Amino acid sequence: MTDQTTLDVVPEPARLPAHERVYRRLRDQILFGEFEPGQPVTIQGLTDALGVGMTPVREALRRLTAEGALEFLGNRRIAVPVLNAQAVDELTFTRKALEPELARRAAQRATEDDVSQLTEIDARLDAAIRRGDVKRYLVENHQFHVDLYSLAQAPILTEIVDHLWLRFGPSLRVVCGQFGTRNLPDRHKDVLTALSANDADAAARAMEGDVVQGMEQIRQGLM
Amino acid sequence: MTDQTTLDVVPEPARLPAHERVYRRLRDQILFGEFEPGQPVTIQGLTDALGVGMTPVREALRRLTAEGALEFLGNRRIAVPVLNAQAVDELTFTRKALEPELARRAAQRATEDDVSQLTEIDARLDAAIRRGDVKRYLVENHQFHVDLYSLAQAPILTEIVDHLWLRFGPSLRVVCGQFGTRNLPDRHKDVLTALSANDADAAARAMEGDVVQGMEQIRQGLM
DNA sequence: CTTGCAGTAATTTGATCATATTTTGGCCGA
DNA sequence: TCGGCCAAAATATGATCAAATTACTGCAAG
Repeated sequence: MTDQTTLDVVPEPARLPAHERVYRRLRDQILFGEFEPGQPVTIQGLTDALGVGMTPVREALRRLTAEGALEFLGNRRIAVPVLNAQAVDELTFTRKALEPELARRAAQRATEDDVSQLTEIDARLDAAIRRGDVKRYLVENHQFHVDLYSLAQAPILTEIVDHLWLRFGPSLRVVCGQFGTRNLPDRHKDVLTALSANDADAAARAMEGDVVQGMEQIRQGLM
Repeated sequence: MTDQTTLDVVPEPARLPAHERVYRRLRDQILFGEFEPGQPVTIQGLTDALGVGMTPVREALRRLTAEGALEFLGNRRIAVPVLNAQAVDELTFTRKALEPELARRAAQRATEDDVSQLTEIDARLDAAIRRGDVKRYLVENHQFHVDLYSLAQAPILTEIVDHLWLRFGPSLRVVCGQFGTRNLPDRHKDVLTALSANDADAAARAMEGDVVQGMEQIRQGLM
């Protein structure tokens, strides 16, 4: 009896390789703000903490640094990068350039089922905001975008955008820690409307709004 | 007395770690078409060929796959991805979205020295085209863009674009192998003119032209 | 007598490799 | 064609070496 807790669409190997497990674990921790930006991490510390050899840890770290989620600080320390104004500017530009396009392509393919699935996620997201549950908000928000972009069937664009999220994710958490979830406007409703109408241009516009609003939040948080 | 052959701004460790050496070597080989797209590579094959342990090789491969330069083929093989029309489309979109912006920012900062340096590279590039030296053409072409983008002082954008180059680099080689270097129009002159005039908009336009032309070449090559 | 500092020792961390273990693909015979 | 065996490759660990950071100790100066 394998531990089939969730219904895996892809018949994932029951036992993922250690480096993959380590990668996913660290990625989620970075993405949802369980690592403070700047807080140093050591390879050996992780091998101890995760109870796994150093080779898988090294592989996961090498991958995460390649994706921009971590950064070598020269002096033998690895950490989540601390964003400065310049970095936020670059990330804003790139997100504005790519994510609306993903929304556009998703809108052309979205079925009713897809939209209702996304609507459910968005409802959970709203609930998390009302509850003040930051972690849950971050998780659902991320899931919303990931699921939406998967509709676009654009693997390269999606991968690039995934990596962008790894760069600003930690800061999103910091911002929420400062300001709470109260005044987090939810711009997803416009996106959903555009999707169900298969209106690609409207979807792109709505997504740009969401991106701008999110990055503005981060920009304000870092001063 | 340290071996200060070149004036290293960054005091690079005289002896690079093996995983870094392996990474750079493989990256260059991928970038300049010494690996056929689709041709499988094994970890053990590389450890034998490069005379180095498997841990550094694994790290380099993990990094390269994260950057999109390599791809796991499921059945225990790693290879340079073969681009299909869809992939070329996505790469074209992303390059058009990002590289003109880098050219724009470079134009705002380019000094006369910078321009003359780039002009030299472009001259060598032209020479390589006339000589029919494909490898050298690819190297100089890449160097031209890398040096140009480094002027933009936009580390994140630059890194993302670097990774894009890893994705289409191998196909560029294939195209040149098919059509030779004869009819490779050089759109870099417009870029250089715009740079020396510090005309950001013109630089962006010229770069878009270069991108479109290059990707069009690739698109034609894959059918 | 206290305090700062330099030089050294000890511990920590990173890098690499050799080896053991597990998984997978291919091949052969029924 | 199918099932099982074999070989090769990938995975993972722990040991070893090197480098660097940290901690410590003793000396000298205020």
